[in-house]
Amino acid sequence: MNRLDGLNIQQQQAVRADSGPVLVLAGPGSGKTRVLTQRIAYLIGTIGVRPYNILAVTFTNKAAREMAARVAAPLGEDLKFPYMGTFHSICARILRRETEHLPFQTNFVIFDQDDQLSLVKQAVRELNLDEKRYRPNSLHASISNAKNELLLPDDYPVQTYRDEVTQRVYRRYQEMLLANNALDFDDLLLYSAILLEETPAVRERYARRFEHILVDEFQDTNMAQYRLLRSLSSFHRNLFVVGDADQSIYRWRGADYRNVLRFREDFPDAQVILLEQNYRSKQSILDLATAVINRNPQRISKRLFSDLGQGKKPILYEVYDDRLEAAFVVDTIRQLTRDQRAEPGEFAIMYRTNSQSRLLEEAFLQANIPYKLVGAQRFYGRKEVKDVIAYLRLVHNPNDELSLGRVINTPPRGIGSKTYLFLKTQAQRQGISPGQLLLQLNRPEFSQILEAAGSRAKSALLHFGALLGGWIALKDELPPLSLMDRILESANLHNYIDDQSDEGQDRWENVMELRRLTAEYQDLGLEAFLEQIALVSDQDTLEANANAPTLLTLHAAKGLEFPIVFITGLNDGLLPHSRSFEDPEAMQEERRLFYVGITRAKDGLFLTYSQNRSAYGYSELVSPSRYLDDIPHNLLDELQPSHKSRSAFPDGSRPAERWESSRLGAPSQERQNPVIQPQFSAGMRVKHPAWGEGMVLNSRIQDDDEIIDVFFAGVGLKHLAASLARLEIMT
DNA sequence: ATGGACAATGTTTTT
DNA sequence: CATTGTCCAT
Repeated sequence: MNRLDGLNIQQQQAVRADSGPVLVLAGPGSGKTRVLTQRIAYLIGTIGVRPYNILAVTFTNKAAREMAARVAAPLGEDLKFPYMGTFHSICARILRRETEHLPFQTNFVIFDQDDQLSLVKQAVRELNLDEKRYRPNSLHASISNAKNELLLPDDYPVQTYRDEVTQRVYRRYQEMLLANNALDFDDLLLYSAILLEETPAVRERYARRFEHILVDEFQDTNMAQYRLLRSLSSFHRNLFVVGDADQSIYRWRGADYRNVLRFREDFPDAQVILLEQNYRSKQSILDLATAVINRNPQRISKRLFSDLGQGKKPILYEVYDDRLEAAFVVDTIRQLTRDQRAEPGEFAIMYRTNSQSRLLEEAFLQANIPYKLVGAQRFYGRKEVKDVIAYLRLVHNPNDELSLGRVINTPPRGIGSKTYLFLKTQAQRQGISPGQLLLQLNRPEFSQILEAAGSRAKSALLHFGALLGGWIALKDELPPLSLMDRILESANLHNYIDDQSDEGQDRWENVMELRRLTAEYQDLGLEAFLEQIALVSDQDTLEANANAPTLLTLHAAKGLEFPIVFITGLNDGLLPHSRSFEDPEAMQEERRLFYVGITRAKDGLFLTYSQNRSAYGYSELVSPSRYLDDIPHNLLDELQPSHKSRSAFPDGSRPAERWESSRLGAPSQERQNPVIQPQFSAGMRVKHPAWGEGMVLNSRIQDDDEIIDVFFAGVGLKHLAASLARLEIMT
């Protein structure tokens, strides 16, 4: 069977493009993931490129895993793509191998947002600056922007006094990171880009290796990422990028859709391929999307068309306040699912800010409907989870002062701030990190130091040092899971975290969830495990198999699709967000964000806004989003209950009933995208031509294909695409 | 050293 | 309101 079946002319052109630079401009729903996957399969299967020589940058790590699985399955081999992943994880990999050229060691840790902020705070304090005047948050943003522009502290442009202060903080911040043997997110890109630009031998090694480079979501690359790509592709020049300027939503973290223009300048011979046909949404949804995005100036107007049928008009609904908004969402979902017109998992609810999820969650909880919340931060940001991770991080890299500070007295073991300060001061005097000193305290040369501490402090420090030393001795022998268990046990964390209160039990549940996640990465080793945790994206946490509505921000929705989408909080100040009001560029991005949200919907779209909205606990009158004024009336079905009512449906107008009796989303003609029925289910025994017999553990439908997890004896767990893997069901 | 009480202060979006 | 920081009594 020809693998190019089912692709349109432009898609095929992209998949089989000759070597050289290629720019694919892909509108929403135009099948770009498929193109990328098929392109890689084509390079390997037809051109004979080895996976080793391919670099593929995806938007999430999960996307990378799935892409690899799909490419590997039809070839029936166990293909490994060492360089497939997000920019950040690819950079981390490069940096760990090249530390001989770099100012840190190979076991560096990656500092998360909180760590970064507390480091900036520390720097601000050390420099005796006024925290009110120089907010750590804003300084960190400036530093981050500089890094994304590849500006080191010495290059930081100083025009005002504030710039000068920022430069000083930046310099100190960098020193502190290195002292901790730690990098922040931006450093991963920064050091990689600079290393490649300034070390020709290294650049050449990678540039020669990567015969083909493929990049997804190219419109969201920043300068560091762009320059990195330029270096990496400098030998073979086979740079295949896919993007859509209308979906650029990360300007605030340095992304610049003008990289698309830059690309055409730097690679004038680039082939440009346009993917316009939409295979996702009903025309009525695309019409709305077009009406919204066309108001942005200076853009190349693309036409969005689909032959999935006209579909029903998106519904616009006004509510009295945000509580009723949540009630409306939950109620509508309940009705549509009860009438069997949709499955719970077919719904997504999107919003501009994370805080908006709360009322929605409460409404779902109250209605007893399970839901999924997208957001890695929500889980990994919890104190108890961070604490346990900090222990692991410290064991992996004892120089990590922040982790040490976090765990040294958690649970309380008699090392309060005074004693910890003492340890830090002494360490500084010795020119070593506090962690190193702690580990060596029992050596004779440090006996005076020990005596200088009080006797209680002395024994507490010695005890914890011994504990830490014990774990470190085990770290290479035990898998991360066993190490974690050991730590939980010997640090007595169970009793500390679960104090028998309800919250305590919740907290321990979270730790057990972390433990479960650790089990999944059992064979990775501690370093890789910690790296994965540090670089998980929000979308990575999305469980594909739970059949429940998904709650997520508009940003997190990028690249996803759902049969029925709610976009809530369509109020001025929220979407567009008030923080963007004064900046025209930012305002255009707000509009693109709305556009991204709309184009996630396949069959149904609900837009909601409220007359009042609560912030800080107070409710205030708000206006509908200005974007609603731009939409011609005939594109929306407007429903408005009478004002000030206390029920979401006072007049008995139940919006769900507008959807008539036919099953939602069952189109009259299903030609392009037949809905796939799962053929496999957990527990089934199957046979693979290369790997033999296996057991199906899980099955889910994604992007018109069934993805199944199969365990093969002797081979291990495999993720396979049902349409591609030649599996035989055994009876 | 520890824990509790109170104030202050802050909300965009994320790797 | 909800988290975080600071001060004070034990």
